[in-house]
Amino acid sequence: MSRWEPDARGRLERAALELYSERGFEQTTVAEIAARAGLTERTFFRHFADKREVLFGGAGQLQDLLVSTLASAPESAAPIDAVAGAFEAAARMLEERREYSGMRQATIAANADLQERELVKLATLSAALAGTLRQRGVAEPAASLAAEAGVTIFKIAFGLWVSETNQRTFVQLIQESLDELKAVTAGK
Amino acid sequence: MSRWEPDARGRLERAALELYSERGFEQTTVAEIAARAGLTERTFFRHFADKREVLFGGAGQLQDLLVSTLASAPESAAPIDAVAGAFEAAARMLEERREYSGMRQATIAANADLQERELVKLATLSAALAGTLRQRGVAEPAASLAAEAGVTIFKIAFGLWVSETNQRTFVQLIQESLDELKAVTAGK
DNA sequence: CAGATCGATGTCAGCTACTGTCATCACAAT
DNA sequence: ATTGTGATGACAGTAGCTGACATCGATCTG
Repeated sequence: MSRWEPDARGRLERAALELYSERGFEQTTVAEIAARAGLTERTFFRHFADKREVLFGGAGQLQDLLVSTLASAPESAAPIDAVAGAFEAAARMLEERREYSGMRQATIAANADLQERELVKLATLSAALAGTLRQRGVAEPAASLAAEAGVTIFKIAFGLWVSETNQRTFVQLIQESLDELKAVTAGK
Repeated sequence: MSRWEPDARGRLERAALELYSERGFEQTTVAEIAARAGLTERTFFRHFADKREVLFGGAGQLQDLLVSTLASAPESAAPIDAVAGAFEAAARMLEERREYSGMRQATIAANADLQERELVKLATLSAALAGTLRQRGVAEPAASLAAEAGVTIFKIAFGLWVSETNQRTFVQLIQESLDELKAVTAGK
């Protein structure tokens, strides 16, 4: 048998979400998370840059999915529609983990430091999408604006999705938010 | 004569910007900032919630200006145009402090933690603008979308303004970014 | 005017997030 | 058998941040 139990990183992620959810982010020490995972505080910081990052490991995967979906959108699609289409694909993935998403979102909503980190992740995502659009020939600042608009749509649709009592699907909410944005910005 | 030199808060703000600019944010300790201001570390934390906040004291004033300008926009203006008009007013204010703005922006750009805090300030601002729009009768999610779009325009225009060699004014850059956004989102 | 009160600051002790450094030891490569 | 290698533990240290209490001009109150 091996020297250590496997999946140290996953154990830390689960222990952290449990403790943050049970007693709050600030009331949880890193030493407690590590203890619940059967590890030491030092090992926690080898897997995660800081106490918040343990909740955002999935952000990278989400970003990869969005970028690759956007990169393979049809050439003919307008930038904003291609971006929205990528978010629809992401929504389909999240739709299967609605409970986990809600729990994680409640934890983040309860603490300002975690919201801060989430904003960073969304900004990073926006930059990645803008870069992908540029590779598709979209000029600046149109690329950044379309990416930011997509993230905005996603944020709003996500908030509705986790709070709503399951009437509309995540994908529907994204499509509706996109239509709203187009209506709002349809100026002379 | 009074017991202490006046404007402790201002002295701390100036000392912090100097030190962050000279040797970097992480390489500066709060004790050093306080010493340069002729105060103690404990007093620093009585004036500012944390080490980053000392750079964001002006964010509140900017937000007040934006909100009051937006609140007094003509009833007839479309939400997105009213928001953009408020940012133009803010731009006129910042136009007078271009050097300070550039120095502060360079400091923030050099450190991820400071960028994180700036994102929070912009998100707070967006929420305040959305609330103001709602009071003007704009429904959700149009209010949030218009506010987010305004912040996006501002971010892009600000980036161009501080990096450009003074060809276009800040106000012009905002107007041009607004036109770009309208073009990007002009869907079917 | 004497005394009480207040407000901004100082002092000090303490917690915890985070880091650097070195030791440990199962496992793999050779 | 020897020699890495890689994940972890152990331990000391820095610095951000907080709570509790003391200090002492300025100001109010009677």
